Amino acid sequence: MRATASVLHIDLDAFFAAVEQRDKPSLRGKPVIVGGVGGRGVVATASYEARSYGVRSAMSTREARARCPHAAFLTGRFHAYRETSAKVMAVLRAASPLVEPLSLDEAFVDLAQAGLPDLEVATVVAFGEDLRRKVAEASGGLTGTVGIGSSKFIAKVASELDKPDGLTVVPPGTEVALLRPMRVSVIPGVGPATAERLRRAGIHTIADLDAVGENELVRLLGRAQGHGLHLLARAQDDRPVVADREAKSVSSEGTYDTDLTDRRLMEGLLARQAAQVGQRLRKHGLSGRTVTIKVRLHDFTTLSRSTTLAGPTDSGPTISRMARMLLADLDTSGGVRLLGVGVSGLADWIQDDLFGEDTATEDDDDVPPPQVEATRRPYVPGMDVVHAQMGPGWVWGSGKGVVTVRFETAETSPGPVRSYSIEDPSLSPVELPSDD
DNA sequence: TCTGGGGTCCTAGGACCC
DNA sequence: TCTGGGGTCCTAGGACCC
Repeated sequence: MRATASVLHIDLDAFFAAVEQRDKPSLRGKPVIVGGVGGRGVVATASYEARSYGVRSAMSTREARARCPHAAFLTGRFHAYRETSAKVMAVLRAASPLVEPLSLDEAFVDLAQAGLPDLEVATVVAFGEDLRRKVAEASGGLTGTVGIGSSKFIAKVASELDKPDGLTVVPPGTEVALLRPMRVSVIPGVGPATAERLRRAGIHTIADLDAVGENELVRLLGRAQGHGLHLLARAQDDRPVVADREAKSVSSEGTYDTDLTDRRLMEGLLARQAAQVGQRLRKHGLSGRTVTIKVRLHDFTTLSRSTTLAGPTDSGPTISRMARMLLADLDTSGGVRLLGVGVSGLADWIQDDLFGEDTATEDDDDVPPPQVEATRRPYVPGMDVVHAQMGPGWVWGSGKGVVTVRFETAETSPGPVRSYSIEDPSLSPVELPSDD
């Protein structure tokens, strides 16, 4: 917790629905519901007009139709949302260099980096109001709600207090008094399951949370969450605003209107998802070693199976092959409502450190320590490295001299062989010897 | 015909290594 | 001749967020 109210949280109001109303004037002032329109769809965002009928995010579209039959039901236009989000984030980044997006419609802004003359309450409020004006201007009239406080937690809680189109600042020193009467569920990270556990222990408010000891919370909820909640109950939160957080996984999944029973069809759907995951990995210059499939059965039981490759891949056919293998181990005879595939353990060959750590330790006396660390992984778009060799032994990104790499995909086996100079920071090919 | 899709983080057990 | 801990990696599942 800082001594000043210098963390700002902004949340765009009913974002997806607001973009639709912006782009289609006939929808303005009317209930608009964006989400899945199929038999198993859920609501992503409801406009405030729709919320007055009791429609909420994550509600099934079926129920939303029952509550508000005359609403406009729309599937998302994510291109438009991403485009608008980018404009808003640009406004935030122009206001402060330190911006942490949480999603398309939410971000933290560090005001300590914004070059303000001071961080008095009046100053940050004026800044927040100005920011809201600029966001509306850049987004074609979208409103956002702002919260400002001495930590991420307080800023986020504050932004919930005056929705929509509002601003709340929590003056430093008043945090604990604000929090104490609030229900535990206002804390981000306390969802239905945690709230229920706490309720059973007689803990309803943040004051209750503060009254039980840290040991008791750890016993109830586990080490990380128990410790975290103990701190938050006292408004103790030192988490920094972090720009440019890197992706940890990429995935694609789908829920089908009728349960799947045909394995060939499932494999085909997985192949399509794998291709999409590969495409998105390549687009962002990423590849990953762990392939995971997700299978939701007819009774909503959710299974996952994963496997880790020797080297990273961004190839759709490879991901698909692994996914098919993982699916083969599962009994899907009762029917499958959801299938998905993802890649994690992401490596990144565009922004690797110039020189990695020397990994040799005193116990590693049988292997000579690497002298040079490669700066990027050898890369051919859509292909896997299946073998990399340098000098006397196998090498992966470290060593000295020239490394020979064989690539392949599912269809192209063996693929091209290329040699790279490992001192060359770009890892560009230096020659193309014949395959062996 | 209750219950999306894209993510993040945590836990727990087993393998394996020193 | 019975028995260590610590660390890391991997897998599966679950809670949670927007």
